[in-house]
Amino acid sequence: MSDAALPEARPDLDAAADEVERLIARIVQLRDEYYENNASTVSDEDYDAMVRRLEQLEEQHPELRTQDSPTQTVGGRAETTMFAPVEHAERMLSLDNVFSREELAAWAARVERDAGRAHVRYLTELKIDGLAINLRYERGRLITAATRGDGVVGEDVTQNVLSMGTIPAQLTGNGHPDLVEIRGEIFFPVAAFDDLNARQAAAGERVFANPRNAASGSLRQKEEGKSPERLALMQERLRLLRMLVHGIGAWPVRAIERETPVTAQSEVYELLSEWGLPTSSHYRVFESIDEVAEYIRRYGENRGGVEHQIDGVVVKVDDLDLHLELGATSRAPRWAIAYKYPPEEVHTKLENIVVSVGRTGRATPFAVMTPALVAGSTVRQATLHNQQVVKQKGVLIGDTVVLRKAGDVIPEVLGPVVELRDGTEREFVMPTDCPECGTPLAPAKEDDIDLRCPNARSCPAQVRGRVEHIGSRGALDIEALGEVGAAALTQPYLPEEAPLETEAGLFELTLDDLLPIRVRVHDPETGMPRVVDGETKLVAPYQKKNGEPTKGATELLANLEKAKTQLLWRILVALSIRHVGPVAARALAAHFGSLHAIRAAGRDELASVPGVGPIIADALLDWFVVDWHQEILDRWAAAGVQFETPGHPGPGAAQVEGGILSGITVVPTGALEGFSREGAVEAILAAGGKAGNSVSKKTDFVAAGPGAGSKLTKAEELGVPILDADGFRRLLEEGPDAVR
DNA sequence: CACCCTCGAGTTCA
DNA sequence: CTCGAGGGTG
Repeated sequence: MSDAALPEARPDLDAAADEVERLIARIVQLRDEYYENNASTVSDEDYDAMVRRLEQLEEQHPELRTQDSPTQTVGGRAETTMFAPVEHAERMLSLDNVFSREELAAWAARVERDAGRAHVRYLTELKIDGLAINLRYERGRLITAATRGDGVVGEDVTQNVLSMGTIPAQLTGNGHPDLVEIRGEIFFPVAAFDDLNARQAAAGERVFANPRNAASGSLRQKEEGKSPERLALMQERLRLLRMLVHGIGAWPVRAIERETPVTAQSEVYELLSEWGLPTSSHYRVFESIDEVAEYIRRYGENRGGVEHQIDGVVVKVDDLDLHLELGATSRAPRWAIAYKYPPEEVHTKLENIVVSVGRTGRATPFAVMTPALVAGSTVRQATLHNQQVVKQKGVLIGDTVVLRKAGDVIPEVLGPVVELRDGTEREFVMPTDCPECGTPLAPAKEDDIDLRCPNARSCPAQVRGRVEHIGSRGALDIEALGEVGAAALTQPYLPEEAPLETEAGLFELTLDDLLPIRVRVHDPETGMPRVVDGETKLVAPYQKKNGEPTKGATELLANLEKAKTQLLWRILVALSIRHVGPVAARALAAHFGSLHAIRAAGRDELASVPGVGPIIADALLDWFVVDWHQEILDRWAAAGVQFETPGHPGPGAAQVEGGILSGITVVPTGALEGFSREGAVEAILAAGGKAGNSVSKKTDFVAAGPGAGSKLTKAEELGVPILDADGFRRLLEEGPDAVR
């Protein structure tokens, strides 16, 4: 179970929330003072600085932005409103926010205490990321539609709201009260958003940053002075807007109870719906706050699928009697709360761009950022791929950048927030030398974008990377040989304690080599070596205090022993030959049956293997002639590593064709019950099929389990048949015709 | 030669 | 997931 959607403690956010609250209070106070006396106790500069600081905090923590923040209500002191002011009959309150399950529980505990009841029923609805609107109906007729403004006075947008075509000018049914205010949210449907921007750009109009801005911009348009074409565009945009209503303002609930049998918030929605107003179908009623929390958690794992952007879930006490009993503070009702999900896109500071060197020597720049919470986890790094991408994205060191998680997993820097630049930012310069060993970087081939460190044999980053790669699941799958183990073996604190100069000695390791190794202790927060009293902290990972070897040490040696008899293709992958990954390695192993045969083969024979072309053939030939590569083979062989597939008939032997899935490509995705990721691939190959990584029109089947993401979507788009775990099992046993 | 598809590599966090 | 680049096809 993942608690990703319900982070437990967020001290930085709490601090920011406090500051935001203080700033808003101060700014509102100064603004009111200014309006009333036309004079102020602070300079314009100080006032502007406060507003800017508030804007900055809201940029960094979009979840703290409220609609009545001074940054959202139109502007500074000298601004005039474009639209006529409308006073709301009843103040439009905002909602208090909670950010965790604990805070939600604390809110509910207070509600239940104040209500004097152990059992309170709650209603949840999706929190629409749009514009709060107040519809004033008198005897069933729409009088005004107004934005929230500062909560007391908003802007009159009645004409534009009527142009939307979905808000009734006259309520249906009868027996409408003399005055009623309906509260709701206007939003721009996400599905139409990209189209809108394309059309806006084509027409030379502004492009919107997000659907929320599009809604706001569309609603605040004025007809005057527009050419017929632009008028048509404006009308079109208004027609795309949608509204969902979620409550009643003026007209006390008691009155509703008197005139209609409405006693709960959920019944209010039925009533509003009967009146012809658009209500959301996404509300639910729960009997306890625990059920609510569980719903929020589950929904958070898979938001979307709704026509509007959501930034959280609103929880309301369902019983209207309790609304009156609980009342409201000056800002927000006590009977409702907004649970805010961590935003999927955040702004954070790009502190630096650092270059790392991988096992192949490729130098990859990556972004080091102020840690930021995005889509449920804290991110501090993201790859920038190469210098060209850095340039394309246009980010400078020191920029505030937009950060998201591609596919909700991989952090990605989208680009800079140019408006927040202050001139201190500097451009990233790709280093000319390897940051790990100082060797000048060079492209492997002319015109290659990627720069590489040519010092493959001794560059510490490359040796460490290769050793780690050998242990990885896709290669020899050696438990206890991961990132930390590889670093300990190749780069311990004292270089003379390093048992490995290159991977050649890996299978010769003994307990005596491991015991003396000591490594620096790294701080998990900063990633820097920990220093206590001026001394670098060290730890011996393979030796206990009493001198005995640790479990890690004995495990490592035992697993190395087992790895010697791994399948040939895995050994090939472990050698880190350029372009030879699991697929090419499998093809080579199946065709040749032994490393000896591969090495004896000429360029043409290598390139004749399906999936292997001239470039991979050359990479193989080039690899074998390097003397220290030869040393790896010799020493591994002497240590007992098996370089052949027992019983293989020899190079070029007719491949056993056939199998039930012969000629069929299957792409596994998500968690298939009864199969590991590897296991599913193996099963497909064993049945004679091809296991794909990406879905295309050449894919015959997608086997999808729970948690499947974009591949499933792609399969649906392309009309590729989708199988669940049972269907997949039948496919493996009975062949494609059984499931088609 | 242009295209589409696939593979390899690097990468993040819990 | 994304980018770059190899392999294969039309």
